[in-house]
Parts: sequence; structure tokens; C-alpha cells
Amino acid sequence: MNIGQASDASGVSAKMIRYYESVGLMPEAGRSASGYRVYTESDVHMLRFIRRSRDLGFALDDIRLLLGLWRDRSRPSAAVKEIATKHIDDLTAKIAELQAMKRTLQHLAEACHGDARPDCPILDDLGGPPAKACH
Amino acid sequence: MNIGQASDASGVSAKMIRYYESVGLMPEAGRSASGYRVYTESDVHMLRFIRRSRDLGFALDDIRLLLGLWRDRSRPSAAVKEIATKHIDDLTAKIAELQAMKRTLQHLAEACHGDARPDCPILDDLGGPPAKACH
DNA sequence: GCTTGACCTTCCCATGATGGGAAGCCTTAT
DNA sequence: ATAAGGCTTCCCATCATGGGAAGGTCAAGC
Repeated sequence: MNIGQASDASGVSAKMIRYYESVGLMPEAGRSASGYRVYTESDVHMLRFIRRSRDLGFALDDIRLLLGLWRDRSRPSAAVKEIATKHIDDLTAKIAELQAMKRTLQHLAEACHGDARPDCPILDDLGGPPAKACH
Repeated sequence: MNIGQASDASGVSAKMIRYYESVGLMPEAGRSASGYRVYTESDVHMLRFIRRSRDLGFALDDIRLLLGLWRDRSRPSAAVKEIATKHIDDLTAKIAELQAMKRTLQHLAEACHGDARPDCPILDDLGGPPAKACH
């Protein structure tokens, strides 16, 4: 199968398939006589694994580890869970950060008339003292 | 005031101050006889505005607009509120995306023993069919 | 005056994951 | 045989930030 078919079958763009190969996430693909990359069902399976991992927000470095554990059929599940738990913690922190931004902005936006008048608590806050908005 | 002092006073790194100038977010700074950038209190004020805006997650392009409105003392507050509201919507979408990842990962992690045994629902999901985890 | 250390300058490179596009070769169907 | 579409590599761009090198400047102490 050529890269286009592997892309369609896995949901990973051809561009990304080449990139994953270049950074060692995928093994070097076989080549046809004319130099085209050739993929097997097993490769497509691995690409789907990567795709799903990316969809869950794992970084490529994490996926590298996860792929290693996936291949190692005697891995301890604790090793996998550890990576996942760490990622959950990262997500939790990121979510909290974004929610804090959102909360502050909502307070400011609520206080802003949003009409033709120029006075604006949002700009007042941005330009004002480094005091934190209350909540 | 030199760039180091402006950095300390604004909380924006010297590296970033130069960058903001290079992309036109800050006006070109004045220069001393020897070529050092020279900053005024007003510049520091603008840098703090940028800093605060970044802390709230605004992109530099948005900050460019916000700075324009800040300077324009006859702006309609609606213009400011529109930018803020759009950003709140972006944050809301991003938060939802991360929460969906987190939820799925939590279900998977709960189902994983996390011990020395090799069977692992997390890897099963990643390597399995593209079916969605239930919730 | 001269040295030293802290500061400043510009320039290049790296990040992370992805896409765009060009120039050129290969394959397949008409 | 020709055209269309797929493949190759290579370079560039994103977005905001930091690291670091090579070299000029300033201020303080001797």
C-alpha cells in the first residue's frame, strides 16, 4: 500500500506519516523499486494508535513510550497508567489555567456596557495596576 | 531607562520586548547615543498592558487590536467587548476539548489495574478499533 | 588610565506539530 | 503517447518564547 492509502486508512496525513518516520516514531517504511514508501496493515495499525493517542492529547514523546509498551507484551500496566495519569494531571492543570482566564474575562465582559460609549472596564483592567480581578 | 529596567518594571523579558518591537506591537524604541534602547514610563505602561493581555490568553494579533482601542479614547466599548467575547468563546471551546480528553483518559485509567500485570485497557483502546469510549 | 563585570546589541537556532508549496519523477488510464 | 494524479525531497511558515554566541558599552574600583 502506498502512503496515500495508508493515510486514508489511518486518518493520518501523508505529511505527518513522513514526519513521524523522520523523528523515529514510525520505523523506516519499506520502499518500492521506484522509491515509493510501502505500508502494511501492521503499519496502518500503528498509525491508528498514534492518531488515537494524539486525539487524546499525548505528546509525541509520550507516544514513543506508549508504543514501546504496546509492543512489549510483558509490560506492567502500571507503566502505562503512570503515563496516562501524568497526562491527566497536565490536562487538569491546563484546564484550570484556561478556566481562570475565562472567569476573569467573563467578569470584565459583564461589567462592560458593550455599546457606543468609550468607557470600558476591560481596557481599564488591562491598562491598570497589576492588581488581580476579584472573583 | 534601559531595556533591562523596562523588563523588570513591566514583567516582560528583554527578549520579548525586542520581539514585540520587531513585529510592530511596540513602537520602535528611542536609542541612546551608543545604540541602547531607551524606554519611558509610558512604554512600560504599554508593556504591562501587553503582559496582562497575554496572561489572559490573548494572541498578539488581538493585542494589536486592543492596543489600538486603548489608545483611541473615543472607541466604542462594544468593539472591545467583541474581542473579549470572541476570546471567551475560544477558551470555552478549548476547555471543552481538553475536558473531553480528560474524561476519556480517566475512564481508561480507572479500568487499568496499574500493577505488574500486562493487560491494559488503555493500550487496548489506543490500539483498538476507532470506536469511541462511552461515557 | 585600565580592568572587570554587568549590561546592551544583532544574528542564528530551537521548540511542537502541522500545513503549504515547488520541482521533479513515477504510474496508470485513456 | 499524453495527461492526470500520486509520490519524492526540500524549504518555508506558523506562534510565542528562550538560549546562546560574538562583540560593543558603561560604571565602579584600583
